[in-house]
Amino acid sequence: MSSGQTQNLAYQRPQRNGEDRNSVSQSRDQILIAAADCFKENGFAATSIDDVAHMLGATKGMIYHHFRSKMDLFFAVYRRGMELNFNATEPQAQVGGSPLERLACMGMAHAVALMAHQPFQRVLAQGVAMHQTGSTTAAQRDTLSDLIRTRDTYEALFRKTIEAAADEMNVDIGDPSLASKSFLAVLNSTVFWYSPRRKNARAEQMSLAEELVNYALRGLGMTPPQGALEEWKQSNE
Amino acid sequence: MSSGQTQNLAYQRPQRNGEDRNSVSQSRDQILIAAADCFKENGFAATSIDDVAHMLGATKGMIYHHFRSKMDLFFAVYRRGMELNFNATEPQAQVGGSPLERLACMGMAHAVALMAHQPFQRVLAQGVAMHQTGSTTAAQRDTLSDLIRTRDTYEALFRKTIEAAADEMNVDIGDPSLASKSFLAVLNSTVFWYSPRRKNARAEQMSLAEELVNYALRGLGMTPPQGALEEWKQSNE
DNA sequence: TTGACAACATACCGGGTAGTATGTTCCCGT
DNA sequence: ACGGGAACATACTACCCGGTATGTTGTCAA
Repeated sequence: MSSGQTQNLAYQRPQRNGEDRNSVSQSRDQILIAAADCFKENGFAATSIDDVAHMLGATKGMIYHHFRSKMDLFFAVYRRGMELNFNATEPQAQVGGSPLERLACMGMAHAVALMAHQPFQRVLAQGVAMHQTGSTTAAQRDTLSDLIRTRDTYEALFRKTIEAAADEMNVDIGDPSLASKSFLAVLNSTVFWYSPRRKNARAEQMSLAEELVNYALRGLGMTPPQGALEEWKQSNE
Repeated sequence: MSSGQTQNLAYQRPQRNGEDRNSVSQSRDQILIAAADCFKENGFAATSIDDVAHMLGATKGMIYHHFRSKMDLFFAVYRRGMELNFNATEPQAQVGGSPLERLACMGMAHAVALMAHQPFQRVLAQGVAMHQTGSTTAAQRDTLSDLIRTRDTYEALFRKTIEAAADEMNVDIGDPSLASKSFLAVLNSTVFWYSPRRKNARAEQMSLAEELVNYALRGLGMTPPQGALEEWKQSNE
């Protein structure tokens, strides 16, 4: 489904068949996925709209029907990526248990989500890189700043929990901002080298995530709560 | 010196003055620095040769006189980046002391070099990203694979020392490859957010590096050797 | 039934850019 | 002193790609 092959030679009417609820958002989703794949493969600048369209077996017109510009498409992919992260991690921040246990579960959720939605995560990385540079117009820089801000809130979610855990366990973590950056750096590192195996991808991701969370927690000077980690792995299949 | 301003309107003869030993490699160096700056700012694909030339107050012809293609230029920048890393870190791997102390000093050297040569380091990151993707011709993929291989040797330098330290201190680090990846991930994280202050950049970098090395060592389950770290800071000004 | 609109496809234009071909100046060996 | 080559600059081309304008088909509401 992700290899560009079915190029339409003749015009094909929109499929309005059966249980098709909202084909619009469905098409949009397809585009987002294909775009994330392309951006991940070649980067934003080196990816053409035609590349994305070709991967869908569609044409440039279709994409410009759903997105105003290439930048808009990129932003939408970025938002979806953040959405996936929030959906995975935020619930873990509000369950019971000690701050340390919550932190461990958040880390697990984040790490697994990262590996499961790799293309989107690489787009996130490109987004921050773009933000540090002089890129494009003022309006685009504004929206980009907004997007980065949601990323900061996401990081703050971790920082707060880290501070709470450090407070409760009476460990000195130094600068909380630096600590949380290091913490996330460990979990995010998979983006640069992990590629999923065909078999048992989920199990592999979970065991990898566990090792990373262990490392990251030890780096903070905390002892990983093995019980909570095992429990999380059980309850997430 | 790095802001594009002095555009040559008339042809300027090559400066063959005084103590000019080898202006060739000097020009090459200037190009490499400018290219690293541009690639860091906008990424490889979004950077034009004219951009690099303009930053030097030179023209496209000059760059194509020294480099066969844009890719060649990128590779050269990559090599220079690896060279800087090796020059900084390798000496630390061969001094006396325990493996743990060596590891700490290597980490410090690596982290400081990273912040001191940020543009080159970002190019390195782009290089690995390029390698995971289908980019360009077969020949270019070959040279790129070579470059990545030198990067693997660099990582192996750390992995070996980590294993030695773990062996000596009798700590279990799990998968050594994963451990060294996490270790370097912490130190490398500065690439994504650090930007040097005007004042006391060196001192700031050293204290940042120290905190990161502490985190990374604790992550491995090791206790940072404060003495060796202080000594390193002293002997590196 | 009809016409307005959504959801695409097709055709085209213009700007930017990698690479090349060629001109110009200086230096250095003979 | 001179000719060849190094070290650039200038001029040009061919191509790719973002964006737009326009055509085509189905659908649904009135």
